[in-house]
Amino acid sequence: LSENILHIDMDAFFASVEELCNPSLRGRPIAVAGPGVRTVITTSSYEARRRGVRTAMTVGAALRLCPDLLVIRADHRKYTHASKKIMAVLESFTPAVEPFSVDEAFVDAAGMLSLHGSPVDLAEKIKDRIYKEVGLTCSVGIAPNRLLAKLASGLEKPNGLTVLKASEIPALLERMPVGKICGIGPKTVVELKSLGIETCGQLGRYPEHTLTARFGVIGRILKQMGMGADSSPVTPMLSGIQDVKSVGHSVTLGRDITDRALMKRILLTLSEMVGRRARRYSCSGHRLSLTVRYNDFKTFSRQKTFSTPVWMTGRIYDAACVIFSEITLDHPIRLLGLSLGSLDFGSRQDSLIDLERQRECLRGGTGHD
DNA sequence: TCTGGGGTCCTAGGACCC
DNA sequence: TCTGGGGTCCTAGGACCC
Repeated sequence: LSENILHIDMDAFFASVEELCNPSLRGRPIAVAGPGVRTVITTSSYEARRRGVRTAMTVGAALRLCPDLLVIRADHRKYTHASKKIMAVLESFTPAVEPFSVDEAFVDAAGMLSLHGSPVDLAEKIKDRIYKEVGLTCSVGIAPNRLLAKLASGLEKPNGLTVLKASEIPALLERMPVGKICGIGPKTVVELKSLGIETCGQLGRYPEHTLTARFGVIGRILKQMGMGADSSPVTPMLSGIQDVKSVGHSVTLGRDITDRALMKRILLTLSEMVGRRARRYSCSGHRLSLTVRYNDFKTFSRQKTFSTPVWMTGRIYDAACVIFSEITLDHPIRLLGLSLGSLDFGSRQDSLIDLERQRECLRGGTGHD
């Protein structure tokens, strides 16, 4: 049981990328937010965090707390670009890299210790290279497994390096609130509290049958989490995109709407965004689901499965309209979303996808952005 | 302070088939 | 009378992650 798993977590990623692109933002309270009027903070700089700005806060609320906050419109192309450079740095050390999100990855250091020294040496090299080559800082957690490595990377932020030695882990877990574990969210925290469980130590000692009676299959996993046990391997993704399970887009409207014709126009736009991405991935989908959020925040979805997969905007839109026609709305709505699932990759439809691309080019679209 | 948008995985009930 | 059992697909909803 050695401390060989690294979790790399970029510091205030979106905000840091923005500072990198525009150094005059450095040291100022900044936050990145989505487009539109009813939007929330996605990431804020540490300067803004000191002033109380938090992820998921409305822009209005953040500005009240921090009137000189600079709110920047998210530009995901920049973040994807930086992410690719970071992952490339990690992969230059070892193929045992598992990207976990746009700004996080696991690295298995076992088997490369002779090349790079101890896991701490490796972590320092990684931090150094990412800073030199990308210009960003990250926090690294080192532990015997992924669960604990992820916990560790969050303990000293920003620009941290935290090692959890096997011998120190029981004492750490004894006091650790269960909600700090990746996979235990707010609802589960409340449920666990009703059983008298607040720390990982308590969770790890709890009788398994009581947990499974309450949580089903998850109960067993919860106990494992409490004990800090995790045997899942670091699994490098061989070809990223093939792993995608669904492709979706949704919009929160600037105001609540009741006009069904307007909703259909929005569905057309969403169909185009979903279709464009499906074509870029060279995939088609057998299932389309339409999500509606009422102004009272009640949210529901309706889906349909097709024997013939769709990928062209027109077909996606047709399917969306069929689903939509079967929905009765009884409140104004604030959000519409479409998601294409049951994806097929590559496949015999390639020639048709190319045909669709050509049509898009003729219409003036790029067809491959 | 009225609450984003991209996803993944799990559950549970019903239809359908053998 | 009093009604199998297993497998798979589909749908809807919910918890969770960044």
